[in-house]
Amino acid sequence: MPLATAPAIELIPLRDLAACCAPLTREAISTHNADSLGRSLKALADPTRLRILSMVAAHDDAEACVCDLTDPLDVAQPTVSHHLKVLVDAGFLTRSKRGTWAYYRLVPGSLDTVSSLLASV
Amino acid sequence: MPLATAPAIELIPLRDLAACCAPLTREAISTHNADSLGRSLKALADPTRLRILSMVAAHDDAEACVCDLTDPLDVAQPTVSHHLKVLVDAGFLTRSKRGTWAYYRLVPGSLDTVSSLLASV
DNA sequence: CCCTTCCATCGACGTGTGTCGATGTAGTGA
DNA sequence: TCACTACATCGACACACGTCGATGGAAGGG
Repeated sequence: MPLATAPAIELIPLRDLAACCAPLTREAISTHNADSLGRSLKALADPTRLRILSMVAAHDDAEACVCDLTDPLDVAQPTVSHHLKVLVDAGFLTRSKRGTWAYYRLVPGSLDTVSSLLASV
Repeated sequence: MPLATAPAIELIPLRDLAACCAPLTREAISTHNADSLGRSLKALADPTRLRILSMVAAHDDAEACVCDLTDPLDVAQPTVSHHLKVLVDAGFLTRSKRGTWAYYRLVPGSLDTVSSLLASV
């Protein structure tokens, strides 16, 4: 560290640095956790996907096949399959194929995990 | 099983209609509520915005100005302003200008509302 | 006055996302 | 074997979104 550069640092208006800043009372969320929670929320941040989750949960045994969802929703069948894949990849649904039908089931606690993480941000 | 003279409607495999369908145990979310919750979640579904919310909450008095946020975040100042506007429009932050600085504050209970709505989907 | 700082807005760009029709695939039943 | 159903995948499209540099406006200090 050359001493010749030291005076320049003292010219920084130190008062300005604290003029608008309040002290930290706790640790903010980490970048990694923000990315992770952001991905989960992005999977939930669509009205059609929220309705899919709710319709699956509303079914007895918390299970539904694609044919249960296509008619009530106002979107085409490929769109329903797309949204289901997003929710499965995000860990909110599981898929099990029995015969011709594909049954989707809620992952227990997955929504509550995101909900509690969100409340603690 | 049906006789050859039976009406065509009886030829529909009725068993199939119930094969993949479970009865509803409760009401699913409405389209309107899904849209509303979807908009709120969309505002939260970004890592930078989550970090902003957390950094504001981590500050003493739950208040922070833009200059507090620009440096720790790895984005440019217009991007920070853009994200702040999204969070204000979504009802998660309030803005109050004092002198040269703009101070942002958490809306109490806003995150908890979304959190509880999410858990009840 | 001029100059600086803080912040919002604008315009533009690349990327991501929701949607659909067309097509492929596996299972079912005749 | 053939036809039909249920579902996934593909390709394409329009649109929304995150980001940044440039610019503008408001407030305060020399």
